[in-house]
Amino acid sequence: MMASVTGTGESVSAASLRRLPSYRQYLKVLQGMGREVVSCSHIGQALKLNPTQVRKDLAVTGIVGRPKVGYETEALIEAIESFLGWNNLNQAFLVGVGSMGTALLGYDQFNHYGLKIVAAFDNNPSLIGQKIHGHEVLSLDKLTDLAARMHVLVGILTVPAQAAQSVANLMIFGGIRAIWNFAPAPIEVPEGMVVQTEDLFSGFAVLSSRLAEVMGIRRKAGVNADANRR
Amino acid sequence: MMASVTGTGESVSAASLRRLPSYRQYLKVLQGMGREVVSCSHIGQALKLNPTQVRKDLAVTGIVGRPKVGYETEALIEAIESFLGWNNLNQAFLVGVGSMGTALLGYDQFNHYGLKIVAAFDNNPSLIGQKIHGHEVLSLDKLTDLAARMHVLVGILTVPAQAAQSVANLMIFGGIRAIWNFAPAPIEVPEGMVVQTEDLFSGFAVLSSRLAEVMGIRRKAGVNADANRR
DNA sequence: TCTATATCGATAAATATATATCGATAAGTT
DNA sequence: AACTTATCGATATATATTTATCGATATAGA
Repeated sequence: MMASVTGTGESVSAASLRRLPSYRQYLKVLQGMGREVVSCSHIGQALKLNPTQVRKDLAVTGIVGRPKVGYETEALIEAIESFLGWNNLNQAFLVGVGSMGTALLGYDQFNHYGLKIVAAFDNNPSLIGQKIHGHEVLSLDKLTDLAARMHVLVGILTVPAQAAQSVANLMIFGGIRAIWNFAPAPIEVPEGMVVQTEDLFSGFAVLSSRLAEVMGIRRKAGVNADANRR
Repeated sequence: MMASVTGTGESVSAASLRRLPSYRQYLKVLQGMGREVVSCSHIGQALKLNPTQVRKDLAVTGIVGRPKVGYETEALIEAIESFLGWNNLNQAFLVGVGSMGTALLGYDQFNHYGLKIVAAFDNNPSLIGQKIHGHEVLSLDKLTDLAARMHVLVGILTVPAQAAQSVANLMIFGGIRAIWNFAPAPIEVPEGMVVQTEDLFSGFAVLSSRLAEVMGIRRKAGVNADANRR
């Protein structure tokens, strides 16, 4: 009786969605090794995840498995890619040709993820006109108009924090529907748009904290408690 | 009666840790605007988070606030940085000078995050000896020995998936205690070490899925149900 | 000085996520 | 052919995370 079936609401948890790419990645490895079928237990063992969790995650793609056997590797990859919409290419604009932007422009595997960066933009005159990893850098002025004319749906935002909202606005104006935001700033968008903000340092915070723990640098929370007294 | 206080176990959730950098980022902005105190309600509004959640997250740093007022901005920033260990610099090695590695080498703000990349490594002869963003690229052979001699604790892994484990092993041998892993592969490390694996595409999967939803491309789970019949 | 209010800190409730259990079933084994 | 086992799919339980509630308290205003 969960929202999954009760009608309007979408229900796949972000946690599940986030694991799908790692399944796909691993399945590709197995496929490369000629493996035709694979079970949740196997995947779980390789990826250190609970088999039940794997099964539940995969279920969202609509894949059906065979008891005692598992899933067909190829069908499973196909199901994941289809579910995520990675089997038809979306055009994307990238704005901000700094270090992160340049790295993404250099990534030649995006087509396997349903993404094709068709243009790069910046407002730095010394960058405009240059070719970065095969993508010509265009002036930011042209963004909105070009996005509208090309019906580009995805924008990749790799600008500094203070420019994030204004560039996002240009994207919104141009009819872009989903923004992959690498700027360390939250951005406001109208209802019905999709924003996925990536914070490089959120993962690093986890690492830092765990490192501080294992190195014994940080006192445990309980020990800190008397700081509450005044 | 949670693990937080009951003794040995550490308890700060990854979810909380992941939010700390965004608080810090926003607090820096406020500080730049001369704001001396800030409340959880204010932070929550800006970052679209529940105030209670913000309060709970901040509590892990040991900060103490004043009713009706909030927290001192500066003390709060300091508390977050101190909690994450970002106020004393860790030396780090980066391995794999591809697009991601190059981007990270070009990132000049790491010192604000307690990180100083002191050397870069690769096994590509055409890269070795070159300077990338001021960091000389060294041969991979030297990694283990140099890590041990310099007492480097943090390794940044920006190599292709198939090289990930072998390079991780070199790091482990060299005495590195924490690996920030950007390779799309899980890596095995001994007990007591820290691994933080970043998957660029896990976030993209969320974006793809949500985009497919709003564009009405994907049928809902319920509609899919009859695929179960055989 | 007294009252009203925003906020903290702690705790309780609600929600979401992860894990365990169980019947059903497909494939191999005796 | 019956038995055993691994696995699926569904459901139930357990755990984790988020959100709401409540008393205490510091500040502002009457």
